[in-house]
Amino acid sequence: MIVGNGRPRGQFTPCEQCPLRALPCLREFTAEELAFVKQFKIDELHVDAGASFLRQGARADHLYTVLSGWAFRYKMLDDGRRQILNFALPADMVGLQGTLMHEMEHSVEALTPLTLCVFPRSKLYDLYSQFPSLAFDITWLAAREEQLIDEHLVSLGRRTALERTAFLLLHLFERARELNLVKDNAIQFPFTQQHLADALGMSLVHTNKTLKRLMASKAVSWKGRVFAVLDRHLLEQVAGDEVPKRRPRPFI
Amino acid sequence: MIVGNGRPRGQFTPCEQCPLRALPCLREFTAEELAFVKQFKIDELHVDAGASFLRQGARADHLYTVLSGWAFRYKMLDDGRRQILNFALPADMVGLQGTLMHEMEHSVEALTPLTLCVFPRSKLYDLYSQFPSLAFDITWLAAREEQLIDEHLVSLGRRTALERTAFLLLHLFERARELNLVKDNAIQFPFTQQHLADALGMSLVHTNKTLKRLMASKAVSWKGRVFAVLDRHLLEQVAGDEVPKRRPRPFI
DNA sequence: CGGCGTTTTGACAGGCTTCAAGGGCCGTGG
DNA sequence: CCACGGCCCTTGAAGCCTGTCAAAACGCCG
Repeated sequence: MIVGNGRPRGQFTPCEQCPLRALPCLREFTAEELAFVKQFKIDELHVDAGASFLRQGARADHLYTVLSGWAFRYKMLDDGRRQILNFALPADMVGLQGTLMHEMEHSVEALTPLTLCVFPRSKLYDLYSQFPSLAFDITWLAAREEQLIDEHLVSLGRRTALERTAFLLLHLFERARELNLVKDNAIQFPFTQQHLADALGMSLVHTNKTLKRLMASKAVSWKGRVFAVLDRHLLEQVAGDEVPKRRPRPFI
Repeated sequence: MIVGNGRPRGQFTPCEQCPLRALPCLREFTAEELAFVKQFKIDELHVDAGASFLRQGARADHLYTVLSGWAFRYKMLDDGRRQILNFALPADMVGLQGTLMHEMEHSVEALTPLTLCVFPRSKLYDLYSQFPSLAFDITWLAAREEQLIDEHLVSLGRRTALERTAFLLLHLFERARELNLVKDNAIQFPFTQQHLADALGMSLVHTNKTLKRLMASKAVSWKGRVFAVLDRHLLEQVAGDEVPKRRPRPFI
């Protein structure tokens, strides 16, 4: 399932040529920062779609950054109920909790073939010692992650099925747009309605009916994995809250 | 509503005498760390119960730590629906998001008279530069906060009313216990059923009925703000924390 | 063409919200 | 001392939203 172990060093994209760095939504690095991160990254990991590369209860020795592809963080209850906590897109950091705490309290699964930058837990403290600016960035990323979950929590707790569905779709659409994944207001969403249901805290059946309702209103369309926003204003209105604009953010 | 502004420096508890430092659940400081934090703390803030000292949409110039009392983080929707994100107890950090981002995306309200240590946003970078160990701590706190919200998210998304109520009560009880606030398996909870409902994402009426059900099972008691765990094992079982609940799932 | 995962649909039950009203406790003021 | 108002807790009834069950349609791929 998981490829990329045991490969000799240096076989992966060097950070200077990182395809993400050029994105306007990411802050720029100084030459020193770039040099440090380049040697901080020890490998690149390729994960197949559907594989979980971090598991609830396991200890994590590495910290990851998504280079390409989609993933999602989730927790399972003993009886099989699953809650998707949030989605990880390129430039997102994954596994920080597992690096800092003793063990992971959630799992992470790839939605598409996934490429990850791998950083060793053992050198994280070096980063904190030598590059406070990068340490600051990591904290910033953790705080942003928390913000996203906060918003999600409001959805599950206080928004109706229709509102929360519209909100999540809009939210994902926006995040994807920042990464240039959207073309003509359309995008290939790599997840199924079951994934959406598990993220929304709803049953599959009701998720389906809610989506139909949303599509009937001509706010969005979603056929064969291709999602499109047809009426942005209407969608925002249904979501009950415009998704806040985002500023340039750090990326390690 | 808010007292504590304009008071001359040095009128507050110095960090060497911090009543929290002795707690076994907190790590010890080196002399250097203690000295730094002592000068990092510029004031102490007293907030009345019921007052919000951080507000959604406002810019936060300070970072806080709870010295004594209870508070809660929450978000409001335009129509008045409120979702409590989590609770803050002594030794918890508050306002990090507001310090790092440009503005707060949630509010924080005191549940009891509250004492806060005040740290200036402007000197946070000094901390990162001079004390990587403390920077690491802050990141750790942010990651832990995220863990708590993750768990809460699972409750709202996938647990039944009874399960999530039991889970939250147990969770708060445990956090309070670490701080020595529990005596004889009982504690004074400073919130109303309305607060609980807003945290659980349920209506007040249903929260009340669920609590009654929990009390009828003799797992807990809660009269006049005094909460007690009567049957710890039963409570854990209802919360789904230990014993897996068997529900029918397809298996071929 | 057949098999499998995904999407759809309908029927039904029940969990949860809403509405409404009563009761208890406590501080204030007549 | 008692009446009153305010806040909180409690309870019952009605109905909608959402979950569960069941089955069929669809689309993709070997």
